[in-house]
Amino acid sequence: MKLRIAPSPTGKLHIGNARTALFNWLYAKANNGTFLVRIDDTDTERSTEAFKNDIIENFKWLGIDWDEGVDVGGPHGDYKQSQRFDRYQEVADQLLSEGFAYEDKGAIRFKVPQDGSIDFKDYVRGNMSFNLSDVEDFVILRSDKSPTYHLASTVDDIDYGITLIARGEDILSSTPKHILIMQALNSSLPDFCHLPLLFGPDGKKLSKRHGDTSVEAFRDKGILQVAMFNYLCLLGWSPGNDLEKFDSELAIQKFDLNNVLPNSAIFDEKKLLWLNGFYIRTTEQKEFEKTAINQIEKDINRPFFSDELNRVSKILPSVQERIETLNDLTPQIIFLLDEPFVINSEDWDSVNSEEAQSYLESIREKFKVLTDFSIENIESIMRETIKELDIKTKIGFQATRVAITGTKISPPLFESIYSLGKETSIARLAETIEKL
RNA sequence: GGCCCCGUCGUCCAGAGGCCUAGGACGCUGGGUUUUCAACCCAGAAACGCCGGUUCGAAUCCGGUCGGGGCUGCCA
Repeated sequence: MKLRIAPSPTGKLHIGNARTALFNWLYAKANNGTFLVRIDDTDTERSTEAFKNDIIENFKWLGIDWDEGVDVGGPHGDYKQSQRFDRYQEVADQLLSEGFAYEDKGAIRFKVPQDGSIDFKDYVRGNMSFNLSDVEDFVILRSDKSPTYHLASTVDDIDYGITLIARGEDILSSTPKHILIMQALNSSLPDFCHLPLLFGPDGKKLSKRHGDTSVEAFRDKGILQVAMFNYLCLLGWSPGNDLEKFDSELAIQKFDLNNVLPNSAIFDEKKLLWLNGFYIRTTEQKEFEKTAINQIEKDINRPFFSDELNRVSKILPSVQERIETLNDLTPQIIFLLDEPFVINSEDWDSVNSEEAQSYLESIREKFKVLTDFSIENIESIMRETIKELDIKTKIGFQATRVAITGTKISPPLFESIYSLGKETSIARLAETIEKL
């Protein structure tokens, strides 16, 4: 069994193409088949090397690898259609001389017989039948001698020995044309599978108007590879038993193209985000620390100072539990960095009061003489002081939170103070006390 | 317009004639926990598009209808 994905490098890797690639890959893996990646760059105007690289890079990021094709090589050259125009020309000439095609204003058109039908079995749609009278003669070679998609794609699928073509449903109605070419070339027919399209929240085909739908855009949003992989699998397929959190190993074990749903799915970012949060939370702590540090350094555009690394490492485990994407990271720990400390004035106004002020002053004095600045000691001091002053916990704690972290939303309070350290904590309390 | 595909909670998925007074998940609502935000726990609202037919029995089969989508290029 041999499958392929053949992206056109006319844009970054689109989430829909990523899923089509993923399903092909899964099915190949599930059946010990061969997976091939070729580049359909017959549209030389819009195709670029940069897009090609983006697509390859993001396939790899998703965990998709291939046995043959662009970037890894194989017995058929470099797997780019732009390098095979001679071959397409040759086939077009052959079809012409054998009477399957004719010239039309400098182009070559395939002559579609008007009788009979093209029948094939589709893995997800069952028996398909198209009347040939509904299929028009179509161009296979343009007047500039470049091949059309129908010709190039079909010739490649034959030459590369593809046995199962699984592609988007948008090409379903072109499949009779491809079968016609294969028959004219006396080639055996591969199996076909037309996967449903992905829609945006408005029920229309997923495209730019739904925002940036490239895989890269989601990476930039702080989406994890495992989350994206898992979520994409869920669109149109499930491993059964209401199981929905799984890795590639399980997916490979259970995947079957025949079980893919025929109806199109709407891409719902909310569920992706939920899965992403789940995978962040379940990441092994050490690994998360590595990822997190990378991400933060990228966000602040400089490496950590060692003191900062120290402080951030302390708070990371509790930050890990409360973020949804990697991009939520830096805002949560920014107060620990050697960056200008800014207090959200709106937040401060909402927690500021005389009671709060005396509370801040009181704990500051106690912090000053505290020798073991541990989480436990910080907590007991803060709770004692609440009782001493007889104020509501929330009043004292929230004021402290804003004073220490700059906002009303932060990691757990005692850990934040502990991570920040004695000196800086005392300084920040002083700073806010003066703001009365 | 023509050809084709599709149609279960808002969304994703389970369901392949009786196990369905339709199940799980996200989201949503209410509650619990709580120093914030999350996480976590509990509860709840929420769907077989419609009409016929087949059958003792239909979400599941058939027909129609309505709705959505794709293709209809010398784009892919």
